[in-house]
Amino acid sequence: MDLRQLRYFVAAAQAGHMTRAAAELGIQQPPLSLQIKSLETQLGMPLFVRHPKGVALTDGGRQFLAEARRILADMEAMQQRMARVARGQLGQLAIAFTSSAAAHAFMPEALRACRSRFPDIELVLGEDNAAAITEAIAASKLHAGFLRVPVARPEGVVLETLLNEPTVVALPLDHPLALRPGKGKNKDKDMAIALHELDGENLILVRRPGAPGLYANLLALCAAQGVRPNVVAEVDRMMTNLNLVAAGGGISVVPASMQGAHPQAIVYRPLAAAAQLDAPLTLAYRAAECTGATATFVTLVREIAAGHAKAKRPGAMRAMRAVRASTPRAGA
Amino acid sequence: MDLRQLRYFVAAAQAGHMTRAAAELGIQQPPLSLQIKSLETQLGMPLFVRHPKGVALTDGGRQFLAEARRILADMEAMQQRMARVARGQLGQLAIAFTSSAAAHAFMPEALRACRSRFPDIELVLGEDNAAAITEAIAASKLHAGFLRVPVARPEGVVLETLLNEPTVVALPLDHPLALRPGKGKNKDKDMAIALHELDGENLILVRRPGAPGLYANLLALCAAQGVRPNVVAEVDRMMTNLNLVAAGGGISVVPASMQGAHPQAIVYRPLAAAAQLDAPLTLAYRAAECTGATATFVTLVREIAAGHAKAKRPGAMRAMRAVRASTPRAGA
DNA sequence: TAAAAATACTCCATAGGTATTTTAT
DNA sequence: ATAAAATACCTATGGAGTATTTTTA
Repeated sequence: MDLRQLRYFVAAAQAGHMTRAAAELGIQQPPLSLQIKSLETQLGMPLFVRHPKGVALTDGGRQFLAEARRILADMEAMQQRMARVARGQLGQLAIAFTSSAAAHAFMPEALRACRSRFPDIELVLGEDNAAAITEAIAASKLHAGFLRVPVARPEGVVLETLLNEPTVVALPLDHPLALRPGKGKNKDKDMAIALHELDGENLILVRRPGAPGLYANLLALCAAQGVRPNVVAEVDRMMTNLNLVAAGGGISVVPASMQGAHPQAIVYRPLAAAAQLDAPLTLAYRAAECTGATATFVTLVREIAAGHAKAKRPGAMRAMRAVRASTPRAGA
Repeated sequence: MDLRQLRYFVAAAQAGHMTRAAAELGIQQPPLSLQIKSLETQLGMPLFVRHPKGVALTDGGRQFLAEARRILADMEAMQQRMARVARGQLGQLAIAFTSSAAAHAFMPEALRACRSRFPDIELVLGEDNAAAITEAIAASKLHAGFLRVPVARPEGVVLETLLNEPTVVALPLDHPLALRPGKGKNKDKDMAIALHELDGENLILVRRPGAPGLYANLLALCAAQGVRPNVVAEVDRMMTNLNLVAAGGGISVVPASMQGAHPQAIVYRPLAAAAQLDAPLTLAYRAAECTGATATFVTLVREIAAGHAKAKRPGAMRAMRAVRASTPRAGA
């Protein structure tokens, strides 16, 4: 019993007339009659009573008509759904992010946009460290991930920088570097902290075993310039880091987007070397994934990132001046 | 896209291996690969990623696997249901009865038995007169009906007598025939009423325009013997009839199974001519209907009728003696 | 008797088989 | 280097077409 037979049967039942139904189906009457007969044999019962001017359903035929219609409709609906899957409008996406990537307003915005524009793409979210995320993507256990700076790029995984964000130094309110005032028109520049000023400072790092992330760059830069900060703590979440700074446990270097945290307890200052310590927001996905929901998602995220860059760069300059003044590259 | 392709796809997805799946399907690998490729073309997306030691589902393939499995399972379940329809274990039955047929305990018993032994046969019940029922059966608007004595038998309708029941005379408590006592060992016989005793009596008939039913026989018998009862009322329901008798509006002749009605107001007496006025309980159905739920029902009803006849004839003799004494044929 | 369906047959599209090549690790 | 899938080509089943017969109201 195949779908063609169901279609033929439904046509015959609706027409009540083999010849007419055959015409509607675009075939001749004999093959239609043969298919119907084949169905009747398979089902072990007559589906039609043959009248001299057409055919009429038997009781069993009526039951079968309902079943056949249901299955054909289901098949049709299934094909519609699969077409949406192929177009990347329907499906499931497993997406993970590092805690530092999640801190940026971009990610929730992107996810919200995805949910509203593609309500039939089900987002399954998780948080993990950068190495775990890129490996999971390579192993097809994740579709995409948001990171800052990845340790390594596994084979077949694309890392795409969505936007760059300057880093700032987070200082407890009473820290000497925080108390140093800016003067006159060079105020901004004066307030910026030079890398060598971190020498000997108690530094708190956000670093998980497998995911040095942003901080590898900072430590590398310090090492290159002979600056030796005193690493007093390694925590696993950005907020823990800032909580420690707020409690006076040390200073830290964080992406500019973290500046909203502990406004009464933390002072944020631009870092003179910030140009080399920009915190990128990175999207990771499988290179092979050029179709389906993942492609939809990547495209959408790129669009939103482009919008962000355009909207933020000129408009946000005033608000960001204090931070960005020392990083003219970012404003160019 | 046909069911074979779905089956092939599911096999390939489950095996994760084209060659193995082909073997399981009893075909060779190339045709399987071709069918899968055809599916992928139709769906506009890859279903598998080809690895050197097998194939793995893509995201879209996983979605399609769920859909394909659902449809195949649905198809399977549908065929199971249709097999039950063919075997007459599943379906709908439209059954009607005349009010006089419904009065006999047999009908509810038969319907109860049907419901309990074939719970998936849905019974749609209705009440109508005999002519309407037989015509509806001929027109395939009903599957079966319970009647007493039909007026006419439309072409293609089978009438099968399930059981014969004697008729009794229903008399108001204070009617002279009711007051006549039986004497000694001939008590039963004395209490029986001879047909000629109905001469001039006020007789109430249950008769609808299209369905003379039982009463055609009674009137014919009276006419043949020159007995002329005085027909004072024609009502359309057996209970109306007995209500009138109870109210002293006249006498009537009813099937023995009506004897439970108005025990304080009606006296039932055997009719000497009862042998010729037996009230049959008749099952009507379409002659062509030799399969499906109707056949199941007819067979079941026949079985129950046979059980009734066996159980009632010897066992019920004592209780029925007063009524049946004058109809030795019925006891033989 | 006049429709509509069933039967008889012929043909061809396509599913399936066989042999071989390509691919990916 | 090897196993698996893809490709090429051939075969044959069975679905569809044509012509005709049978059926039934």
